[in-house]
Amino acid sequence: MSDAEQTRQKILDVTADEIHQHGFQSTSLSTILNRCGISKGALYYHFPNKLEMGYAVFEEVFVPSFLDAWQSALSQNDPIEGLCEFFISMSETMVCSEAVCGCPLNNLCEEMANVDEGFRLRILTMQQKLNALIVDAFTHAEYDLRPNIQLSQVAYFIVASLNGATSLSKSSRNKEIFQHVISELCLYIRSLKK
Amino acid sequence: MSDAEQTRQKILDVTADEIHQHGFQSTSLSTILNRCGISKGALYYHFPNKLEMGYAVFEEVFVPSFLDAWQSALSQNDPIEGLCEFFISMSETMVCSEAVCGCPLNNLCEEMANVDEGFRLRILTMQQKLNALIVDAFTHAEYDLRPNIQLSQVAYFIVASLNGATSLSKSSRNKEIFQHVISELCLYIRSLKK
DNA sequence: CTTGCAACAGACCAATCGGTCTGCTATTGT
DNA sequence: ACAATAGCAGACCGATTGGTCTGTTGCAAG
Repeated sequence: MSDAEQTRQKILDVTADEIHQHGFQSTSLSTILNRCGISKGALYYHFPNKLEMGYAVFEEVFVPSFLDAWQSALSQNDPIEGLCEFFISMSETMVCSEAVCGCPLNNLCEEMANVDEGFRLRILTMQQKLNALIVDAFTHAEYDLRPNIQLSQVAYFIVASLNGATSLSKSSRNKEIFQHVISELCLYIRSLKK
Repeated sequence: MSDAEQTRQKILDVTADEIHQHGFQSTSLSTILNRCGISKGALYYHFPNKLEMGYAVFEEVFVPSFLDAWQSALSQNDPIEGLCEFFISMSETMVCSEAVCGCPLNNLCEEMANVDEGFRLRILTMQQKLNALIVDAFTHAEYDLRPNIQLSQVAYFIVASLNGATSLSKSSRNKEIFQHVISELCLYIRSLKK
């Protein structure tokens, strides 16, 4: 990786962390410059403005790690158990900072969906991909689900519950509530089996 | 109501609307002044600073209307059906702006819980009150629920799903996804009955 | 050896932010 | 009639924001 590419990557990493902690709008360019140890000239050499920088972080940092995690959870033999294990391991390995900061993509959705159209469309695409991922995994499960189940609706419900769980746990600053919601969510998911 | 009280109330109403639309931090004092048709002197006569103004909006505008709505839904003969009707009427009467702006309290939780301790504690208290409200209603229902149900956990799960539903629908700018999640949520809630 | 461009450094800028302070005015108590 | 205060108007302030622009440095091709 060339020096310039390293600089760009460092900017992306630091910016991702700042956005995760403080949101996009409250993320200050000067903070990023300090943490990266670079000048404003360097930053604006790699990105035309703050918004495009945010898009780059979204697409090159947040989305890949997010999709990879879900994909690997759903590609287990049993997607339902795969999801439950995924959620439980989330709540167990979750350190305090994650409980406080929440899911980066959900945060951006809350903050930017009705502020900037570019973010909104990227988030929408993301959600649809995730929904398709879940529906697909459930469809190709090797066991039968309960009859009369609307898979897409179920998938949105699962994601909504999970996002709501991180939201709820932000105010209590511990993962207790998060784990409660996860427990109930697993009960619900498993009840989908025939 | 005296003139001064009217001014104060107008500030609270306008600020509540601005916070609902743009969040607390992005709400500009100058916008509030313009919309109210008052001067900065007037604003700082009634409130010591922006933060205290936010607290006042939270406690005097958001919390009462929020608790009233849930309370009335839960005090129906059948709290489970009461909740379902409440959610469904929410999704039906919801205009576009509400789908886009989401629930004010959930928004503040997402935005301010890890930014300001005053907001965090107020939100926490709020969530605990709501949880107690739901648990209490379910406990005193005149029918039996399924055995082995952890009511508090269930209550948090319901609220989490609902919050997640508003979050999801922000990116699609319509209430379709919201209604799907609500449908599934109602299925879940009704499955709690024996 | 030199020319040129990639890759920055950092001074500078207008706009906006929340907040302060002085001054005006109308009403109210005495 | 007069003083005092409640209720506000608006100029002003320092700090911070995202963004621009000129200047510099090092390497690489000719």
